[in-house]
This record gives sequence, C-alpha cells and structure tokens, in this order.
Amino acid sequence: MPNDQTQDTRRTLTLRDVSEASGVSEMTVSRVLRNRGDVSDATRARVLEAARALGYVPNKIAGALASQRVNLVAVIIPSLSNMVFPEVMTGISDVLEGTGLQPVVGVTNYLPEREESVLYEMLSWRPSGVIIAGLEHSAASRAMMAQAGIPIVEIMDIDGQPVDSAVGLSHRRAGRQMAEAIVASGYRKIAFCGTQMPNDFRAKKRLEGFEEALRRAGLSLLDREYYSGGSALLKGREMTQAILARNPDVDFIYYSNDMIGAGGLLYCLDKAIDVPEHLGLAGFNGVELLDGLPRRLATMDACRLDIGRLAAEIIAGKRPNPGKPEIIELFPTLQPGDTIRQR
Amino acid sequence: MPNDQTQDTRRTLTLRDVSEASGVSEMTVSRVLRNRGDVSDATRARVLEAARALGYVPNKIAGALASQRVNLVAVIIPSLSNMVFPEVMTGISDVLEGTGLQPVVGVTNYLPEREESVLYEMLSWRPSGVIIAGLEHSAASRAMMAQAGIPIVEIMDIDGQPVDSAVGLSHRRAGRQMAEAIVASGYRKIAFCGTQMPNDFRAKKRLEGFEEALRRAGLSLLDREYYSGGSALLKGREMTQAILARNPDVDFIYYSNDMIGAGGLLYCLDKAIDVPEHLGLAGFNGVELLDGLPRRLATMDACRLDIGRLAAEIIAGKRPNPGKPEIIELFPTLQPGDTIRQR
DNA sequence: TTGGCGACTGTTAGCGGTAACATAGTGTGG
DNA sequence: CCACACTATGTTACCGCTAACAGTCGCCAA
Repeated sequence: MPNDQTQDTRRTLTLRDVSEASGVSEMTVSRVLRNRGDVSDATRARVLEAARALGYVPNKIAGALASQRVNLVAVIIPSLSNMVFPEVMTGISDVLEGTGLQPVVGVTNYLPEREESVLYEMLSWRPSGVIIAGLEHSAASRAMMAQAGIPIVEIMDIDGQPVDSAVGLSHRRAGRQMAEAIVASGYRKIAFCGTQMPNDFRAKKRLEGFEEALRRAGLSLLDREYYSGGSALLKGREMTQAILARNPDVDFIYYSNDMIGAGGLLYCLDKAIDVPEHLGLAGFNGVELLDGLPRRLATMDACRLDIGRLAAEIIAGKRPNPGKPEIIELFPTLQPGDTIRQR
Repeated sequence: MPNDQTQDTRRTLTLRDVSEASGVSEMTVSRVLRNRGDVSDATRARVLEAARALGYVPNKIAGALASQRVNLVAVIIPSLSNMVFPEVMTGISDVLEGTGLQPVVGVTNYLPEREESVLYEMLSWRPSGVIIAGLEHSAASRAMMAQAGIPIVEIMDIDGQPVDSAVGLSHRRAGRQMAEAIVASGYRKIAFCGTQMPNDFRAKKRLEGFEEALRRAGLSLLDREYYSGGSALLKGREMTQAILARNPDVDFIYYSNDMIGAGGLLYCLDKAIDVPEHLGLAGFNGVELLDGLPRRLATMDACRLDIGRLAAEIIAGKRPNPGKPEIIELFPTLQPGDTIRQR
C-alpha cells in the first residue's frame, strides 16, 4: 500500500477541491493556475497555497476538451536506436522548450502499417502539430495528415511531394555528391554496404543517386552487401570482409550509414589494409561517435540538429510566415576525413 | 493550402458527423468504433464505411474524459542518446504492444527540476501508469507519484526506497563485483573514468561499490578522471591518455560506461599497449556496439531489455499479483571479455 | 394471447475543465 | 453624488464522448 501519504480516501482531486479549500470559485482557481486574467495577489497566493498543499495536478484532458487547445506535438520517427533521431529530438526540444509545446514521440520501426497506427493514435489526441520522418506514407496516412487541419512537417528528406511542410535534404543528391567525390579521387572499383530494410527510403535514395553518378562516370557498382539486425559495427566488419573476400580488387566501399562504415574501418585497420590508398571508405550521417575512431571516416553531415530545430519552428509558428507551408532544403557538407584519397 | 482534399469547409469531424452520415445514433457509432456491445453486422458495416469515407479520427480527449480511462503509460528517462534507454524502450514497447496501452516518453536530461516538470506534465494527462528511471527524485516528485493513484515503477536501480514498485539491479553491488574480479585477477594500481554528471546516481553508486570493495582489499583508487559532453568515445581516449600520462604505472582502468571504455580500448590499441597484461579495462552496460570492436571489452550486462519488459508487465497487470507493489532485483552478469587477465 | 427474454439501438447525464458573458466592488471626473 | 470605466470574481453553457439505463422489436414458450 504505497499510496496513503495524505489524509483521506484516495480520490483524484479536481478544481472543485482546490476551490473549496481556498474559498473561491473554480473559475478563479482555473485562472490562477493558468496565469490567465486578472486575479488579485491575495487570492492568487491563497489558491496556489491550497493547490500545493493538496498536491493538485490539473487534468489536461478536461482542459484540452474545453479549450480546444492541446500543447502536444506528435513526433513520429522510425527508430530511436541509431543515433540519428535522438539528435533530431534534441533540436526539436530545444526550440519547443519555451513555447509551452511538448513533443510526444512515436516509433514506427520502419513499418508503414505501424506508422499508420501510430499516426492515428496520435492524431486522436488532437496535437497542435505533427513532425514525421520521411515523405513516403500510406495513402491513409497521407489522408489523415491532410485532413487533420494542423501543421504537418515531414523531415529528413525532400525528394518528393510533402503533404504540407518539409525540412530535409536531398538524399539522392547526397549519394550523387559522394559518388562524384569518390570518382574524382580516382577510385574505380566501388562496392556498397547497406541495410536490408525495404522501407528505409532515404538510404535507398542515397544509393540511387550514388549509382546514377557512377553511371554517368561510366562505372557501376562492383558488389553490394545488405544486413539487418544485430550490432551495426559488427555487421560493418562482416560485410566488409565478405566483399573483400569476393572482390579483392575493390578499391572503395560506400556504407549507407556511419555505424557500419566504422565497423568497416576497424576491420581494415585490423587487417592492416592501407586506407585510403588501397581502399577508400565513406559513410553517411556525421555521427559524433566517429570522432573517437582511430581515423576519421569520410561522411556527410545530415544536419540533424537543424532539421529538428526548423521543423519545431514551423510547428511553433516561429518562422517568417507562420502557418504557411514551407519546404526547406538543407545542404549536407561532405567531410572527407582520412578515408578518401586526397588529390 | 495543403488541406482541402474533401468537400466542404475545414472543421474537425465528430461522432455526430459519422452518426448523421450513417443514420444511426452517436452512441451506436461509438459502440462500433470501440467494438463494444452488440451491434448488428449491417449497422456495423454501414458505420465503419461512413467513418472511413469521412476520414473520421476519434477524439480521445473526449473519450478519456468521459470514460475516465487513458491508455497512456508515462515513461520518464534521463536521456535517449546513450544507447541504454532505447533498449529499455524496446522492452516496454514489446510488452505493451498487445495491451492497448501506449508508452509516452519524457526526457529529463538528468535534471531533477526537469524531471519534476516532465512528471507533472505527464500526470496531468492522467496516464494509467508511470515508468521512471532511478530512485532519486525531488520531494515534490515523490509526492506526486504517491498521490497519483496509479502504478509507478522505478527502473534501473534498486539501491533505495521506491515509491511503489521497482525493477532494477544493485549498482553498488555491480561495482563491488567488478572490483573483486579485477583484484582477483591481480591488478593493483586501479584508476577510474566517469561522467561529470552529479545526477547520474547509478554511476555514482557503482563507483561507491567499487571503491568499497577496493578498500576491503586494502586498495584505493590511484587516479580518477571525469568528463562531460562531447563524443563519449573520444572522451574515453582522452581520459585514458591523461591518466596514463599522470600515472604510467596504472594497471587497470574502470570506466563508468562502455562507450568511454571503448574509447579507452581503442586508444590502447593505437598505442600498442598490452591489454590485458599490462593494462586491464572494464566498462558497464553491455551495449551491443562492443561486439564490433577489435577486442571484447570487459563489461556487465545491465539487463536493459528485461527491465523494460518487467516494468511494462507490472503496469499492464501481467504479473502474478496484479496491482501489488513489487521490487524485482535483476543480477547482471560479468562478461570478462578480452580486457581482464584470466588466471 | 401474454409474458419474457435476447438482440439491438436510443436517451440522458455527466466527465473536469474553460470561453464568454454577467455581476459585484472601487475609484474618478464632471 | 452619480455615471462610467475598471478590476476582480462568479455563472452558464458547452467541449466530444461514454456509462448507465431505457426503450423497441421479434420470437418463442406457456
């Protein structure tokens, strides 16, 4: 029986309790607790004291229903465990901090049907906005968002048609850019390692852009390897080993994310492979983990913090034209690190 | 103007709209949408069709207020970016999946005042349960939880007095155990690397236990180093370097988490330091990242998945004595890896 | 025929707040 | 000394949905 710190029978408190305890009307209590409207200092003090003494916690459910206002922002992302979304979340929280708005996270695990149900669930709480990763959604999801009558910001990607606003970068272009840099550095036998996930559209677009640029240079991928599940670092090692076993003459490996790239790098160092002369490596995301590696992996910063910030600003109406849909493209910078030949 | 897929003026739909569209009462619509009570198949079909056609999304705010039931579980954790809580979240989600309950995450950044406000905010939505990291909370936070009249599960730690239920491990014991293993392996000049954060109570308890066991063995810490912010991997390198510079004869470094431990390991490999003969290393958490490292860092598995699972089971009433407070202690296993001498 | 039961649908009264308006004090200038 | 503008507080009517209860209808046993 953990819960009997206070006097009487357990019953959740309402405004009425505070009202009775402080001798004013419920309305006045409500005003005090929300800092809204004129209340005399004396009354205010009395009410606050009573509320504190009782341990009253307002019921936002009732408040939201009555006021038709909900201070929640739905944030829908595919995963929490890959170091990319936590940073986006940080950007969102930073901006929302002072606005009275609160982010609520939903995770889809890269499953469209799960995204649909998470979205439905969240919309049923009538949030003031939605921030959702990616531009690819089921028809039902798109319809829900379009209907919702609240600002929607699709983040990470801008290769496609958003429902409302979008903040992100062109992954196709990012892939292209990386391929161009690689080719310019003289690499010719290029392989790819990525995730198995069919619904990681952004990784897919990067690969598309990458292959397109290779094609233009008269090249094509020599080999490719996919993984799913498990420790990304370990998978990076294993895939690298597999590729090099099949194609000893491969001179560059492009990884769909930094984590497997780091695994590949560690593998090469273990095997004393000459990076970047004999073999070049590159990842994607610019995760801070890379800073601690023995050598700096080439990567592209995905602007995660800015994406989070800007998305939150759109929702919070902090942009120049509040309420107007915006499409904001960010331009990731290529960080060549120590794993691409300089020439 | 992204939102005008449907006919008329934008106005959010209510049960009444569906009721009118399908020619039955609101109550019947409500019953259909919740799958509650008897409704004829014909009516059910008609209602579902109407709801689908209109794109109706129920208003849970109203529903929750009327039914006094909220399918939300508040999950309050210090951080998302350290690989430990995402796994706890996975455990929670797995269990909550089929129960109709939904986790809602709040992040405190290891700040007690932020924890208090996040908790207040979450309780004001009247969730059906709270899962919160740690046993150390402000008096106000403890009071709120005790008052809330819902199951509360404090996770990760059991060295202390929970408000209601608790699932976790003894970090003090974990530290002690690691120290004993280290001493048993013959190490004597032992140093420590940890986080600066004064509110990471669990790391602090591990260190306390560690030092206590050292004391019993007639030893004490030779040196210690703290960090805050930045890439943990990099900080691990730097701290290791600093310690070895100050005390070249240190023969073991205990890290408060795996990430800085991994950084230390990479540093030692770079410098061709003989691990574990000349210098032993150990971390804490058992993060899967370690699998990809050139050598397996000694660590202790923190049972994160199980903690999440069990906490969720308590909230969901899936334990033998539903509703009864429980204190569940888990026992982490020491994984000696390749960075402690075997003898 | 009548009563009763089961299957289905409707009605009523809130849930705990807040918007909007109403009302009670309080001073102020003409 | 009263009309008038304020300030501080109270009243009323919902917000959109659901619990609880109240029908209605068809059918079958007595």
